[in-house]
Amino acid sequence: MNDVKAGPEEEWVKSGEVRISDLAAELGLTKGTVSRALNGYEDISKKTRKRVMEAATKRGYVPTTQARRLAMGLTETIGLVLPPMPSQPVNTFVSEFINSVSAALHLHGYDLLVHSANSEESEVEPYRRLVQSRKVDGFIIFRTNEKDPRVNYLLNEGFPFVTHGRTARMAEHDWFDIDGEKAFRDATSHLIKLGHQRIGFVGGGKEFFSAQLRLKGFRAMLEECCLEKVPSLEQPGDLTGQGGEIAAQNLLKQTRPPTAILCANDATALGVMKAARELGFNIPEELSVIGYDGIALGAYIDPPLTTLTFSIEESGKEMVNLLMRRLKNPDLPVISKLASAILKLRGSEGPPSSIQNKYMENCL
Amino acid sequence: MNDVKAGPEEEWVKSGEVRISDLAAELGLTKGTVSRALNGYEDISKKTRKRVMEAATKRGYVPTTQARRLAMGLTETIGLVLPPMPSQPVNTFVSEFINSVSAALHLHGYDLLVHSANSEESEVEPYRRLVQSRKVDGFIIFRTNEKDPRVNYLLNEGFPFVTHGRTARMAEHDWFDIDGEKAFRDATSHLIKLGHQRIGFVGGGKEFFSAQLRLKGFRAMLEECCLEKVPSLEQPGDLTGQGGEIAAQNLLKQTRPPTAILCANDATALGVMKAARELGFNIPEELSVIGYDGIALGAYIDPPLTTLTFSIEESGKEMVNLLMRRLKNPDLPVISKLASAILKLRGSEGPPSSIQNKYMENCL
DNA sequence: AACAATACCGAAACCGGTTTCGAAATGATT
DNA sequence: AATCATTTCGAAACCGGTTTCGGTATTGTT
Repeated sequence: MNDVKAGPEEEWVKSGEVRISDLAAELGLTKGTVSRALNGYEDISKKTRKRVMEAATKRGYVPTTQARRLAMGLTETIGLVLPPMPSQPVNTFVSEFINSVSAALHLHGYDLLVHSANSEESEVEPYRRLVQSRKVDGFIIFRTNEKDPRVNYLLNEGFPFVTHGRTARMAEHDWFDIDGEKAFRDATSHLIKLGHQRIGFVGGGKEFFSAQLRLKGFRAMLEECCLEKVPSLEQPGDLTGQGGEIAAQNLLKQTRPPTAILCANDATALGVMKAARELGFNIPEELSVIGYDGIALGAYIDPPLTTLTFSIEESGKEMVNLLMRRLKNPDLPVISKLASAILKLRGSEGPPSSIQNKYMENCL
Repeated sequence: MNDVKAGPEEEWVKSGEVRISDLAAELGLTKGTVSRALNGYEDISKKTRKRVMEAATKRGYVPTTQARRLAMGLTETIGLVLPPMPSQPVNTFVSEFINSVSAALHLHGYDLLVHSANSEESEVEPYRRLVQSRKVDGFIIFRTNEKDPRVNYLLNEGFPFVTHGRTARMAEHDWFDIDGEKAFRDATSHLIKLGHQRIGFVGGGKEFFSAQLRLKGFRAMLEECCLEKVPSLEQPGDLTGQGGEIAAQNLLKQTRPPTAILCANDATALGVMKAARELGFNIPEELSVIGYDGIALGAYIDPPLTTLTFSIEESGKEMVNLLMRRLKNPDLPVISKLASAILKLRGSEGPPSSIQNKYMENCL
C-alpha cells in the first residue's frame, strides 16, 4: 500500500522454490553449515543459527523431502495395501482405519502410502514391489489370514510390519488385535442370560484367523454354560451380507431354528436380518441378532443392530506405536497388544419368545 | 542340490540390496551406461543392453525410487487428503474411492499418499505442507465446497489438481462430477409419476456445491411439472444420519406432511427412515424415501433403500486421467467430465396412499 | 588408403539434501 | 607469549540414481 515503487523485488515467490544452496549463498555460508544449523547440531554458534533460522522462515525454505530421505537412507513412509474389495456392504472400517493410521503416522513424521491390490496377481506382489523399490520403511497389514503369505514374505525379508489381527506366526511379529474370543464369549453369555438355548453362529472364512477366534469364544461360552454344541447351528460365512443371507436361510429353515444368531461381523448380520425378514421372523421377538464391528450405520436400521464394537482410532494409534518402536530398533523382542470389544446393545436382541430355563438347573 | 561346494557365494541376497553401481562394477561398465541401457536409450548396443538386462534381472536389481525421483525432479506421487470425518453412518464411499484412485494411479506408475486432516488446523494446511515439502506432484480433491479454500490455494500456487465435484471456480480447474442436478430431476420425476404432489427435500450443507445442485434439480422438476414450490418442504441437512433425523421430524410433524422425501445422500436417507419409523410412518406405503450414493448396504435394510447410484470406480479412473493429462502438460486448457447417476429402485418408494392426480390436468 | 560419419560408451555434472573430517579462529591455561 | 583446548565453520564425500557431453572405435564412402 505505502510502497512507493512497486518494483519487481517484491516478486511473488511460489512455495518451495528456494533450495538450501540458495539460502547458503544468501548467507555467505556453505550448505553443510546451513543444514547443520537447521537440524540443531551443536557445532553451530547461536548467532549463526539464529541468522539461518530467520532467513529460512523469511524465505519460506522447506527442505525437499526426496533429497533429505535419500541422504538419510530412509523413506519415512509406511505402506498399506488394500485387500481386493469385493462389493461388501460395509467398508466403513477401512476408511476410518486409514484415517487413524495416517493421523498417527503424521505425528511421527511419517507418510502413508496406500496401494491397491490387483486381484489378478499374487497377494504378496504389491508388498514385494514396495519393498524392492524401497518406497516404504514398513507395513501396516490388516485382515490377516491364519497362514498369511504377506506375513511369510515380510518375515523372510526381515522387513518391519505390524498386523491388525493374529496369524499362525504371531510369535514372530508385532501385532495388534481385538480380543474377539472374549467378545464372543460376552455376546454369547448375554444371549444365554436372556434365555436363549439354541444359538446360531455365522462365521467368516476359515482363512480369517479372527473369525476363527470368534467362533472359539462362542463355543467356549456354550460349553461353560453346559449348552450342547450343535454342529448344524454353526454356519460358515464370508464376512459379506450375501454370505449372511445364505447362512441365515440354512439356519432358519431347520426344524428347530435357533432363537438367536451371532454373526462374525456386521455385514453378515445385515444379511442375516434380511433373510430373517424374508422368512417371516420378527427381530428381536422371534430372533435375536448380534453383529461385530460396531458400524455406525447399525444404529439407523430397524431394529438397530446390537453389535460388538471397538475403537478403530485406538487400533490405528496402537499399531503405529508398535511399528515406530520396531523401526527405531529392529532387534527388540516381539510385542503385541490385545484390545477388547464391548457389547453395544441397540435392540436387535432380546429374550426368546418361549423362555426355557432348563439349563439353569445345570449351570450357575 | 548338486552343488559340491556350498560356498558363501550362494549367499541369500535380500531384496533390493543391489545398487546400480554394483551392477556397473560387475559388468565393467559405468553406472551411466547401465542406467541408459536399462532405460532404453538408443546409444547402447543391443549386445550390451542384453548383458545389462540379464544381469539386472539375475541380481534382482530394482532402482531406488527416491534416488530416481530426486534425479528426475518429480515425485510420481499424488496426494489425497481425507476431510475430517465426523462419525458418519456411511463412509463406504471413501474407501472405495481411495481404492479406485490408487489402482488407476498405479497404471501410470504413480503412488497415492493419503493424508488425514487435523480438524484443529486450517483446511488448506495439509495441502500447503505437502506442496512445500514437495511430497506430491498433484492432488485429488473430493467433497468440494462452492467456495473451496483448497482450490483457491492450489490455483494460486499453480499446483495441479482435480476435484470430484464442482466449485465456484470450476472454469479454472479440471473437475469430475456426477450430474446431481439431472439425477434429482430424474428422481423427482419418478416420484411425481408415482402420484406424489407433496415432496420433501433434505439437503446437504450450503457449503457443498453438489448438494446445492441436487436441490436445483429437485426444484427444476417441480416447476416443470407445475407443482408449487413449498419452502417448508425444503429442509437443510448436513449429509449425516442425524441431520436426516432432524429434518425428517421437521417435515413429518407438519400439518400436511410430504408423501415422499428426497435426500441429498444415503446417510441422510437412513436418518429420515429412522425418524419416520419412530413417528409411525410406514415406508413406502405412507412415505417414500429416496437417497443418493448407492451404498451397497442400502440393499440390506428394510425396506431396501431406493437411491441414485454411480460408479465410484469410474470416478477414480476418470479423475486420474484428468490429472495425468494435466501433469504431462500443465498449459492445456481446463477440461471436465460429467458422469450421470442412475436411479436404482429398491423398494423404499411407491405411490402415495391417496393418489391425487390434479396436477395431471395442468401438466403433461 | 585416407577421411567422414556413425555407433557406442566413459567421464562428469547434477538432483538437494546430510554427515564426516579437518582446519581456522577463538578462548583458556600456564 | 607460547601452548593447548574449544568453538565454529568450510570442504568434500555421499545417498543412488539420470542425463549431457565428448572421445574412441568402428563402419561406410570415395
